[in-house]
Amino acid sequence: MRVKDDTKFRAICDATISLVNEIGFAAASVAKIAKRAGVSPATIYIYFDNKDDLLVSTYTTIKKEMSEAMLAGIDLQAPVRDIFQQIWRQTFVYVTQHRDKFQFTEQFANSPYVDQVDSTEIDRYFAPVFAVIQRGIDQKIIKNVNFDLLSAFMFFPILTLANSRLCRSFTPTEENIDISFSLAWDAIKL
Amino acid sequence: MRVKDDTKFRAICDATISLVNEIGFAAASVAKIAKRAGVSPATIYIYFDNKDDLLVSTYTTIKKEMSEAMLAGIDLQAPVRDIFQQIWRQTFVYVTQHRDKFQFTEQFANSPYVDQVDSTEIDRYFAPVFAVIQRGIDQKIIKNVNFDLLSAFMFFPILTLANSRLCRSFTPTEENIDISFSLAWDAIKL
Amino acid sequence: MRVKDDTKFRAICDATISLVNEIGFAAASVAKIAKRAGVSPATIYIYFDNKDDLLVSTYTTIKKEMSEAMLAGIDLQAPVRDIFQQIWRQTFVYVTQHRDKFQFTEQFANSPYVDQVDSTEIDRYFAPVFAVIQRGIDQKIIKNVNFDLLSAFMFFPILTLANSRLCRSFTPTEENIDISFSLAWDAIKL
Amino acid sequence: MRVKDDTKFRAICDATISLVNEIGFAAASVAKIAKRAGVSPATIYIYFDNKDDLLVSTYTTIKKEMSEAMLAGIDLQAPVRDIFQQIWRQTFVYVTQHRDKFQFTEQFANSPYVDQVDSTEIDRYFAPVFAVIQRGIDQKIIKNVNFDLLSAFMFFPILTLANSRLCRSFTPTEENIDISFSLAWDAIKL
DNA sequence: GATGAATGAGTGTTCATTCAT
DNA sequence: CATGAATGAACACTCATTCAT
Repeated sequence: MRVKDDTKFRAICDATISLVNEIGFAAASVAKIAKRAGVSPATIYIYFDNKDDLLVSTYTTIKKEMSEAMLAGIDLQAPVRDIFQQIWRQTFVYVTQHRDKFQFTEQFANSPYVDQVDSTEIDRYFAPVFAVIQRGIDQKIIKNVNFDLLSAFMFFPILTLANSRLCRSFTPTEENIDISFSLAWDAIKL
Repeated sequence: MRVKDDTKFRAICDATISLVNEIGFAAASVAKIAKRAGVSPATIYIYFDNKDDLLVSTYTTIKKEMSEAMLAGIDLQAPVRDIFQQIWRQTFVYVTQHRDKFQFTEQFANSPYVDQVDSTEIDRYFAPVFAVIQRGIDQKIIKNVNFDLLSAFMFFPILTLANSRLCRSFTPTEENIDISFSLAWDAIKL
Repeated sequence: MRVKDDTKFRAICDATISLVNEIGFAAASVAKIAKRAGVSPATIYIYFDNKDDLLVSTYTTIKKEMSEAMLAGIDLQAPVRDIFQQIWRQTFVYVTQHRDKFQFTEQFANSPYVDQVDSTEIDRYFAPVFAVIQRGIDQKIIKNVNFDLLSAFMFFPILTLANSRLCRSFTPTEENIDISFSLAWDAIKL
Repeated sequence: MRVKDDTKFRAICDATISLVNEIGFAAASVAKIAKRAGVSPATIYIYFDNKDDLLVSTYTTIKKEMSEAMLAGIDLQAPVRDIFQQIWRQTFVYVTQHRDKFQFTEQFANSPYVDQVDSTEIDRYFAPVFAVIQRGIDQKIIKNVNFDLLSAFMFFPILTLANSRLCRSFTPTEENIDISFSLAWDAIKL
């Protein structure tokens, strides 16, 4: 299938995101998504192979947009700490401004659907970050431990803090963002 | 007349957990759960009001068991750091030994179903932990910041690291667990 | 099956009547009837063979009670017109005082369940009335036409008038009952 | 795209009518109706909101057709008695030629489903008849009594006589129809 | 390209009935 | 006698998907 009308494509994705957030994968039927997007159920099958493809495509589309927002304007030559702080801030901004998309990815990533995603593609989006981590380790600025372990303190706390389902008392003000970054940095720095 | 059977209750919960992990909430139908549990679909409705109740009850049952395992044998008079280290270890042990139950809670917590949970009940299970955090802050051992922020570094990294969907290269050996705890402690300690 | 506890038998019948009137045959399940009667579903099967038997027995029980009320204290030697007037009045009184039972029979008589009723037994209850009609014909007081035709004017209008679903503006006062009887009599008298 | 098919609508209604007559509302499931109509169960939900809507729509459709047949070609300027006699005859003809539809309405009218019908719409169909009754009263041809009371003798006996469940010995020949009308007229005339 | 009608398979749930106690 | 647990079959209804237009 090839995209003909980008407006319709977005409308369908947006309808998917909001509906899945509201009622979950189970109840978000193609018919309901079509109705919310203002198209016929049959039209969805012009843009997507099937329901799974619709969900997976929506997820990867968001992930790509998300990675671009996180890494926008990053100067990879800057000091490691500055790079992370900028990523940290930009991630918070993106997540805050696109709560619905973010919430969708969280639900998706914890469901069996995620197994259908081509993880190498997602990894490619975030490759520059991995390079910076490696530089930090080489320069003995960051602890020399497993990558997953560093990510668990460097990035996942953002997802936790931004997840309104999990954290109800934390508000992402400028100040709170910087405080939370300092905790992350304390965790991983040597 | 026959008597309600606790082994049947467990069989239904266990079937729910494994099936939801394999195919997700959407595809885990009552009929399939019943078949796996070795009972009639109608029997499920003797033990639970409806499908939602089945899922929510399964979740809260696990959460209770989980909190008991985390806090088992904790000496609340011990130094704050020791308490956290013990909780950290016990959580890892529980999560590692009950991957399926843990995975279920992760998927559940990121779905709209979680809104149906009585969160005050869950909070009660974990109340002792909150008390220890407060003591740490009062004794100027732990940073005086928002509770959600501390949790995001103190506990959620465990969930991330133990989540095989997210972290494929991290293995929870004795050593790795202690290393990861040291990152967490660096993050929150003053 | 044999009746052991008449109180329970009545309770089940009464529950059946009220529930069927409220929600119809389709929705009136054995479980709901049992709950309303304050017994276990299994108990119903001690008093009745199955659901159909429950409904049919309830119907014939009412019909018998109804015929007794209609014909109570009738002097079969009295003039034909007087007999009919008394029957007419007594029928109205019964129907008015037992609206629920009456409504049940109306719904039942218009459903396929009625085919399961032994109609000769019902006819036997009303045999004395048929004898009076015959006497009226022989005495050239009543028109010599088909029995069903006479019944259609002599008795069914009562059912119609007493049926609150059909007649909303007619109220069965003493006066209205006598007026309506005069119409019936005008219809059938020679 | 395909277009909604009126023959399908009729096929579903007809299947509903015959099946409900045979086995009642309770047993006439959507699946059975669909099978008899030669469509998929899902198709029924394209033409009707739900099962209740299917039954109610079928009822009102019949009632409309019935009222049109009863009042066809009536000269409202003719003498009151002639008008009623023509209505009486036409009703008998309709009921005799559409026993199944008629039987359905009788069962329906005595069930709780009837409460879902918009009775004002039904009344509108029969409004001309009410006007004639009023004229008869004003001209002192018909007894000045409650409308429901007149109907109970003027129209309901037809339903009774035509109801094969109730009247097994009455056959609606030309002669019998006129005889029965004379009884009705005797009942209501001044 | 886009649609709504159409569908067989499936959904969550309740059914009438039986069984062990 | 009386019960509530237990069940396979059926319920009303919705699903993802296809098809004719």
